[in-house]
Amino acid sequence: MGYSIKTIAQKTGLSQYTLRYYEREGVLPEVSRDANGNRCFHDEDLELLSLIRCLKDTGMPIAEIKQFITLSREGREALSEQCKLLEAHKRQIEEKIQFFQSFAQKIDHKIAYFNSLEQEAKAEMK
Amino acid sequence: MGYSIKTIAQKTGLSQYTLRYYEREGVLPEVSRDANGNRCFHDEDLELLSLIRCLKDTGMPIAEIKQFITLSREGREALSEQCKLLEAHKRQIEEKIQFFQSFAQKIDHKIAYFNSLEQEAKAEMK
DNA sequence: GGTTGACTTACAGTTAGCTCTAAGGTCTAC
DNA sequence: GTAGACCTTAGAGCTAACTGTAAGTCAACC
Repeated sequence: MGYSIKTIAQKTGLSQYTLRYYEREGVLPEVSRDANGNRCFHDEDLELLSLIRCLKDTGMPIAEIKQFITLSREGREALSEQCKLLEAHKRQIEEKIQFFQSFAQKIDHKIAYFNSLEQEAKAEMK
Repeated sequence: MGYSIKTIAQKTGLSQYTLRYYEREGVLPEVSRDANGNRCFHDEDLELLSLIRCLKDTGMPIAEIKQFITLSREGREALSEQCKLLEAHKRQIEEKIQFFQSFAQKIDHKIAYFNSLEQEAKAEMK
């Protein structure tokens, strides 16, 4: 009835340490427990974890994710604020994409330049 | 007659601390000094710093940048290895772009979902 | 000639985000 | 009934990448 921390670690790719840390820090809302006091994750937790990963891996700091999650507990009154947070983050992701694309180009030019130097060096060897 | 560390900090947006740290760590090759022992940056340093920033901001760890810079000092023999490093990194950037794009989409869906919840809530208010 | 300001070094401190250890509880299988 | 696998908490430790401090050098101005 529900997933153990081990299972969730496997399913999410996060370590058990990290999962406990997230709960401690309020990044993940309190996970329910079984009769022995062991964590008992549910599908909603999995879903939330997937969103958390998405936010984290796109560069949102833990503290901000926590803020977002805290808003979740406030129900419908907080929805518009949550939306604002997500929208602001999405703009940041888009900026990063632009940034990365221009950097990929720059690196491309560097590679081309290095290759030309290499050709030159080979020509001199003859 | 070369730029002071303060000027370079302004030009690059990196702090003086960071610039010294980079030199100490070998991320930036040794900077030449004036008669008083003060750092005296040149345009080549600026150019290299621009590449370093590009690598760092696209997620290359300091240690790897150092490796790349160390190769620079080995001259033409190291060119192909440098190219390999850059090409590998470029692939990583491209993966990240893909990843970010899919995450941006996911966040979009979430925003749409939240908006629909909000509309619902408003409808109930009437 | 004293103070101000920019620089130097060596090294200690900070932050985020984990990651690990120690000490212990509980269940299952032999 | 004990070994092993699983879990728990509290709290210490780690890594990367800075960031700050202390003590000192040097040149320029009043």
